[in-house]
Amino acid sequence: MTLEHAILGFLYYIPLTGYDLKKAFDASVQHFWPADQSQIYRTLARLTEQGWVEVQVVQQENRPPRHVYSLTQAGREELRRWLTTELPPEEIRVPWLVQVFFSGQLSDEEILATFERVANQLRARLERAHRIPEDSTAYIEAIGSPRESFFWMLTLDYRIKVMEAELAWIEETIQRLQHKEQPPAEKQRS
Amino acid sequence: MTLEHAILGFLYYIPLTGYDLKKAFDASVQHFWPADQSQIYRTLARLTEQGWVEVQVVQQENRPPRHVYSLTQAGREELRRWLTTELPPEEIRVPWLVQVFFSGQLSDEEILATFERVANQLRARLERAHRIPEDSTAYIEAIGSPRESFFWMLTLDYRIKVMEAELAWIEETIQRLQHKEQPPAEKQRS
DNA sequence: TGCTATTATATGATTAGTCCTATATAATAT
DNA sequence: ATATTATATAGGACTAATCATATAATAGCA
Repeated sequence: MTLEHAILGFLYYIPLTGYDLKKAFDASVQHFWPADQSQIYRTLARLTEQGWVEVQVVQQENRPPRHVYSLTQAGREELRRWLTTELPPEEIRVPWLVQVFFSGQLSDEEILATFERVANQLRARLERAHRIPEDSTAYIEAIGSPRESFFWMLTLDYRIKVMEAELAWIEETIQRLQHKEQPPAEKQRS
Repeated sequence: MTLEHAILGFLYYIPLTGYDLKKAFDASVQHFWPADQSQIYRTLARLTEQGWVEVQVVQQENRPPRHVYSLTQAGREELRRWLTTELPPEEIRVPWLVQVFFSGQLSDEEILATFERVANQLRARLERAHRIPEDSTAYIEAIGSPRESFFWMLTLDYRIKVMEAELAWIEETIQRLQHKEQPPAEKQRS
């Protein structure tokens, strides 16, 4: 399970609470592995049962107590094992391609609108990706070494390059559709 | 829900059974929207309750009876509505990027092995994608018009182009790592 | 002769994840 | 003065999907 190991990954740097972990996810891996707050807490409970992490409860004045989780030796070994393991084939699910697949029954204008919507969503996502370094540089430097920062930045570079390729294809396809490369509808159903 | 609407999409062409639908999914949209057999049957039951499809049970000699589903008028309208609707932002989950993100603690050789594994999975997937047209041309032509085939082929073209971009980035990154662009590990933990 | 694949539908159990809500205090913003 | 945000944990309900299994006849293969 990826969330389990992502949590182990963060705890390898430094002990953290569920609350800290949620912020760490949002500031760094959210764009390719978002994590729900309640699921982080439930997963921490499971990791504790499994003996991969251990808790220390720290009381605070006028604040809820912090449950600080840290890696055990077994947790460090499990993390290492997972990091060097071949993962099951990636699951690809692209709902807008389902729209495209069945869009032959729509008018050319409606189909173009679909592609424009997808292009706009992608542009917004790309912009957000470009702003990630500014937003989390401090965070990254506080926790990671230069070597670790390098790989953090690699993941962002990958996502940006792939999204640029996606957007390029979509923009090219919009051109093709505007030049009416698609066969016309034959007869009306519905 | 995407599976619901993908089923409506197939039934728009022609009435089908759950068994037929499973084959249709596997031959066409599986590479961006795989569908589990049991989930198809459960979804058909739900679609019937909702009044978007209706069943006709056809008895056979020495075979289980076929439950043939066809679109109702409400189903046709729902499909059209969904095809022209903006979808919620796509969910991106890339487990191997989580490996890369936390791989600073591994040796350079181990990291290269990670990228090689991902590259090989992608190459296999690309090969399979290239074989899709041969495998399902007959299928596509039997059901769809030239206009519909055009959009079927568009979805495949998209996935191939994106996978090629992914593979290009990964191969480039392997080069960078072989030239030791990554900062070295500072001190050993664990 | 026995094994597997094909046709056809369906249920049970489980998993990974989302969304909503509860609780409680302090600080900040409008 | 009031509302929102930040800090901090956690449970309930639900959803989409997977995996395994059951049933039952026929056809093809080794």
